[in-house]
Amino acid sequence: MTMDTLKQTAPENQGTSLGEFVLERLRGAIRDRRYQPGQRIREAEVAQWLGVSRTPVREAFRRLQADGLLVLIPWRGAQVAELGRQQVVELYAIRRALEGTAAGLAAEHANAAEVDLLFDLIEQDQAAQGEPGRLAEINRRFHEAVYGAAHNRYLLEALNALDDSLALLKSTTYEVPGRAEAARQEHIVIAEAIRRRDADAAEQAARAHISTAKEARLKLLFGDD
Amino acid sequence: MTMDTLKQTAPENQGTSLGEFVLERLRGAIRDRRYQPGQRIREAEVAQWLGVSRTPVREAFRRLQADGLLVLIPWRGAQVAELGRQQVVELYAIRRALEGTAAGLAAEHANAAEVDLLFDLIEQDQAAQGEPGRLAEINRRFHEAVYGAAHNRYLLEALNALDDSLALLKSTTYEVPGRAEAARQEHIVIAEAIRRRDADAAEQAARAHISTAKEARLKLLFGDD
DNA sequence: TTGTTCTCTATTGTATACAATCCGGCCTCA
DNA sequence: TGAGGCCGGATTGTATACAATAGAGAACAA
Repeated sequence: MTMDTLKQTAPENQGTSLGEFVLERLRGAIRDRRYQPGQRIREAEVAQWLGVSRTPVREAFRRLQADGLLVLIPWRGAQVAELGRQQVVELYAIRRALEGTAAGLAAEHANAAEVDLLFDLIEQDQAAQGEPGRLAEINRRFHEAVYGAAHNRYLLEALNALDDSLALLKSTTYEVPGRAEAARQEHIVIAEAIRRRDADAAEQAARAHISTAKEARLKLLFGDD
Repeated sequence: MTMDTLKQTAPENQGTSLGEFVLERLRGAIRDRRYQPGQRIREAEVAQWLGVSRTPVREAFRRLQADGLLVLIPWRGAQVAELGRQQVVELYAIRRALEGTAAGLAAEHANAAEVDLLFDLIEQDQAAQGEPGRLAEINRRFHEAVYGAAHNRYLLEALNALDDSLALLKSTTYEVPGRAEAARQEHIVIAEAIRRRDADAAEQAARAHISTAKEARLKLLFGDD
């Protein structure tokens, strides 16, 4: 594929490179579990799938490695990262810290539209009762709304990368009975703290939310009690 | 350069690739300010300098971009990232969160040797009075000791990447009169909280330490009052 | 002069050829 | 039989040739 063909096929990719194109396709494939954790990915196979040469594929591999989604072993290639219990615990420790910081900064910096969006999403969440897929999607958007309201570019990137890593885990915690309702209540506490500009309360609420999410995840994945 | 020559020239690079080699050399060059923020870096120039082809250089560029040390613009190449006031503030917000978490985790997980190392470094620091270079080095090792004692691989990587980014900033805060003594006192508070396994106190102390370091930095760089 | 367009060169993006390495399977030999 | 060593194909690492682009400066018009 030449860059011309890329642009003809997907005009929205103007100004970008094949490397970026491959990166996004691979990220999506990993997120959708079309490539599963532990699975080996060969350069030539991806190159053929996307109709490009190995060069942009290798670029994408390096970026995915930096994000922690791929494990690259010299001369042995790439495989999708697998997360064991210890690694899940470690990732949640970081997420607790960053998500708390994001909520605290959002309380300081969010504008009116951003606060409104949070409450909109809580209402949408209430309307999506009993639809795990939609609930997970709305949940994701709620968290992204908090990240955005923090107005910290590096924090946004870090949290998005973390979410990608945690997407390696099978299933959503919304399959746990009662988790959806509990999560909604926790979201409300966070959003209200942000609305009244109480940074400490927002941080504490976000930390508590991540802690309960972590417990639900560990129970679901490893049967913790 | 072939891979054979790499290994003959630098046997310690056994089992690694030219890409890694280039990555480390470039990281060092940026850290030592041989490439300065804002400066453009051409692939061919680095390739010639290190005696390799452009391919491994491009790999290293992608990884450095992921770490935030390089800015890559399509068709225009790479330049060393520049940090403005806003970006310094944002980075310190993240560092406050992660460093606090690291100190808290260290209080929970540090073993005896790791605790001893912290106090060793505090003594070395005391002995290096008035030598800004040595003080900065010992300070770096103190913080790395805390990161290590947290026993969280992802957190360690994230904090190291953050430190690399902040190394883009000229000068150390130890040039500020009295900063060295204040920093040592703050280190002692952190280390003692870790020794007595008080996670909350350790987190608070680390956060406070980063906050004062941030103030010193902003004053030094931008003349904040 | 000043602003605009065009060309040309330097540089990056991509494809491909080749070198190095790993790994499975086969063979040998005790 | 099985432990160890040594091919050979599959795969990754590197170098290089070629395509695409941006940007500087020349040429030109007003």
